[in-house]
Amino acid sequence: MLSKFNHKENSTVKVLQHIYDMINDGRLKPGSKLPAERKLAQELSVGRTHVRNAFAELEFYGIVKTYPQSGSVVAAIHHNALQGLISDIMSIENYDFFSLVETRLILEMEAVRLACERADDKDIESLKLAHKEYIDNFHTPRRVEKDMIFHRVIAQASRNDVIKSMLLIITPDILSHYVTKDFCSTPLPTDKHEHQIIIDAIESRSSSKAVSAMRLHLDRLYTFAKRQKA
Amino acid sequence: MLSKFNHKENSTVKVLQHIYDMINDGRLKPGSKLPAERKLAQELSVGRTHVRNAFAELEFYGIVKTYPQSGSVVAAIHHNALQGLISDIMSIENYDFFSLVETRLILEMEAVRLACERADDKDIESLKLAHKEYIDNFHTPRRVEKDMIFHRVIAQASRNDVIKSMLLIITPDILSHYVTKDFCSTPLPTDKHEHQIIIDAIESRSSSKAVSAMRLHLDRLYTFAKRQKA
DNA sequence: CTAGTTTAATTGGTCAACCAATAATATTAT
DNA sequence: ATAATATTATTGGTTGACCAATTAAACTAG
Repeated sequence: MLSKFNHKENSTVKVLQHIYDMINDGRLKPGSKLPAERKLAQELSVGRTHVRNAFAELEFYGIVKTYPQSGSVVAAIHHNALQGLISDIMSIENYDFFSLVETRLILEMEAVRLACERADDKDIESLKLAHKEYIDNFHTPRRVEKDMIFHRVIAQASRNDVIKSMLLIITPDILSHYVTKDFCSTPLPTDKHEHQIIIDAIESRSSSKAVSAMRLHLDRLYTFAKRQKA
Repeated sequence: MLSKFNHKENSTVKVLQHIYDMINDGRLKPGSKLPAERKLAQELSVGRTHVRNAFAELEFYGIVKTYPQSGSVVAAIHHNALQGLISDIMSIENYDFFSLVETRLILEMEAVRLACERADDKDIESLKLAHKEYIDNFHTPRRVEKDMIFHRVIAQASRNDVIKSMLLIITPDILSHYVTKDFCSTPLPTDKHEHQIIIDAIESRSSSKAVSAMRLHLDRLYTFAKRQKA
């Protein structure tokens, strides 16, 4: 799951729903202070822990800001937009595999494109080292981890920490999905070659070649996900 | 912050650091159970809450999995990869504005491209409605929220919930950045026209036109961020 | 000695009491 | 009456105790 908040805990979503309602019927104005944690907990007959979790989740998405010993305030945006945001948050759960893979493909392609522009000698050296370790472990269980590291180095070279973090979040989800589906159980020799092409493209700063190489590299996973969906 | 976890709480990062060390010196093997929350808390002279927060963060990134009344286990990937992941997590903080904007540009362009393929009549109707409300509030403070909603509808039409959630996470960060920088204080008439072009492109399913329109639409923000960086 | 059962210890999840900092109120001095 | 100060109440942050489920250990029957 991409969301940190596994909504099996119905108490937390109960709090979110209540805040949503308060915004809806005007009891909670945008930009104003929302009720104290204790008060809200008592009103909803729920532990304060759950209220705090809900607040933390809302703060993560920039909807509320909590001030120590003072209180929490909701963002000063119009209530329609607020409702939409909270509604989206509550619906975040169990992303479908295809969307995860599709997004990964997009981010990896952009990461490698940026890496072509921004990678320095040290990055390329790390990349070659990661690839070497990937080769060395090609017939061992460590292969998947080494592949993961290879892609992480590319993300690092993109000099965009946001993309890097997003890939960091997505990748484990994808992994957990396709260990159950028995994907990539047998290593393909083409992968080794594809990695090398990507390295060469980055080193020669030819972004179009690098991007197409990355697309090709992830194409098997992409079509696999597409088939799963249908 | 993109990260839910504001690392001003040094106790939590202390726990993360300790887990990192345990993996480093081999006390904690990949795939094995990690110490009980209480035990770890006592060892580090830290509240169990902080240990739980650290575990939750690690679970968010798929590094550990917590089982109720049983314990938590770390992912079964090689310790080198594990260290890299944890190290990345600890470094997540305060993304630079340019990376945020750059990533938004990428995601918005992909979202609108996918929307061209996948939007149904209902999506296009919502899009037109959102644009109408944007126009109606063009000279009011609500303009920024209506703009936000407009883009959210596009993300919705892309039928990719992962992209949608990522934009959901990024956008508030960007907003908070450029309210302090006094960006977009005065509305530009071109924005209205640009929105219309995007709608037309989606309706006529011409993805290339939609993507370039989106790029143009966000170009002012992009160059602004680029200047801030330099 | 082994298999099944019962008991005790350990675990993550939850809750309620406590802490220090803040905000609101009451009090006092001018 | 007003401003400055002292007091009280409220707040989020933190801690330790309790709960039910799980696991490990001890025990007993065969």
